[in-house]
Amino acid sequence: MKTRTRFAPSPTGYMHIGNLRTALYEYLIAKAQGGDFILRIEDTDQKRYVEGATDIIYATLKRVGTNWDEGPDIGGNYGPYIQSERRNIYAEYAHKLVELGGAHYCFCSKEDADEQKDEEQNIKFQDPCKHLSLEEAKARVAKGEPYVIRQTINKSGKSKYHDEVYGDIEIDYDELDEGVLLKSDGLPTYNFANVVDDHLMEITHVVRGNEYISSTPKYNLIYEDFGWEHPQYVHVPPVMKDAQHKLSKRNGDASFQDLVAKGYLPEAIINYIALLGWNPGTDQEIFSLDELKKIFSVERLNKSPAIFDITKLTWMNGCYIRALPIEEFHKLAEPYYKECLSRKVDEEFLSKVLQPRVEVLGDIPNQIDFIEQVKDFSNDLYFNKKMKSDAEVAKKTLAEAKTVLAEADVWTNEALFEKLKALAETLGVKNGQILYPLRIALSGKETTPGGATEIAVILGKDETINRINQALARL
RNA sequence: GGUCCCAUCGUCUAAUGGUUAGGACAUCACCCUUUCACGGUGGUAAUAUGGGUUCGAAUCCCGUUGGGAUCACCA
Repeated sequence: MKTRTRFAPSPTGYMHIGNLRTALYEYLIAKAQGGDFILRIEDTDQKRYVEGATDIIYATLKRVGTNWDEGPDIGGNYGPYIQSERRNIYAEYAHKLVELGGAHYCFCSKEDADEQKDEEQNIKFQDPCKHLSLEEAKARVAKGEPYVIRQTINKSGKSKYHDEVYGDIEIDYDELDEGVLLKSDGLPTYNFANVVDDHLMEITHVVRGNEYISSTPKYNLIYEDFGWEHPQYVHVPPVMKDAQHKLSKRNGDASFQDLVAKGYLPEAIINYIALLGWNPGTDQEIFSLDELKKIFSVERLNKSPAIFDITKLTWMNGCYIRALPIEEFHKLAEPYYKECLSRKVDEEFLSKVLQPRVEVLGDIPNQIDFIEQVKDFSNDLYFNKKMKSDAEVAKKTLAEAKTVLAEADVWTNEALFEKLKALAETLGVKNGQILYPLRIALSGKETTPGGATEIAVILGKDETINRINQALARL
């Protein structure tokens, strides 16, 4: 049987990291076995529907490369792939389930049910409609009385099923409540739509958050009542913000699009989240999607929650940025140059010095702001113990450097470096005693992308001399 | 509260009865050096806890503690 997995998000807005990781695992499980990855939109709750949310889902999945084989936009043999368009299918199966004895019509209001319940004291709703005869119930339905279809659970004892991650799960049937399957608006709840769709779409592996572990027996009952086989279950632990809280968009935690906007590369994000809850069993940490497709296995999925660590993602993103061909890095960096540079500089040279020093693209403006203008800085900045540099030294060497630079006719990094090195020799000082102060004078910053001569090249001769003069005046 | 699940360095994790408990990020030190980074070398740092079982336990069993999930006409 061909492996078929599905990503079934509800279009409620952002694509958060936990969701994306689930999609990734589903994709990888399918592709590791040459199977199909299906996209299905679960929009049975009209109240939560957010305009444009499906577009974000499409865009995100495309961006990371987890392309789907069947879905609302491309169709397939098991459509439609949007639940609101499958309304009639659910209704048909719901009524069938009633006939089969796995569900019953219920005429109670939500308030009636809520009143009876008490979670603290563990009192469940006992549905009086459960005992109505099918004829009577049908008659009331025919009369036009509002109703829902509720699951009927008559079993007792322990329900058992196997989960690929958590192993064997046992839950008492008494713990299960008879939830609504078909709402009064005629649309199904997740509890029902999922089972019907997964069966009809021939899904072989259901991957979802571990919050579904305890309700899975209810779904298995539905499968049983229909005489269907249930899929394999792969419940995955949540991605956490900290030890206590899940990553959630409500708290404004980073979503995929937020991270991309900050300058994280989709490839790096995917690589990082693949490793949040899964490991290859080797020391390798950098993986392309294609590599993951080859080696992913559910056996190596972890049971405990994983905290999302932006610091490690940042490191990994730096790895990806450094590995980029220079032209590609340049293309990614250019928009930031356009945004914050008005001075004309050799942008390709800038990219060259910048690339090994950028971890997140969004840091670029901060790293290059000195090119526009030097912010006020204290002369203490000239102090560096190792370089044997301080304001006094700077005063002398800067003046000397200025003379040499003013005479320079070839304005390249190599040429300038040779000249200043020669100057250091003539003066009998360390290279650093010239270069360190020069770098400070030109940038006003303790850290810069590149050394003194590289910055001089970026700034150009006139501006370099200009800045040395300004610095000298302040010493 | 009932039920279910989880528990190794600060973080992600490896070790499926026998390891000086390994790797990565972060952190610290040193080296390299033209700053910062990159790179290199090394260090600090963990089996929540109490009992069993066993020649031997991070690993198996039980209790405790801590955390999470669930108990919707949300998914």
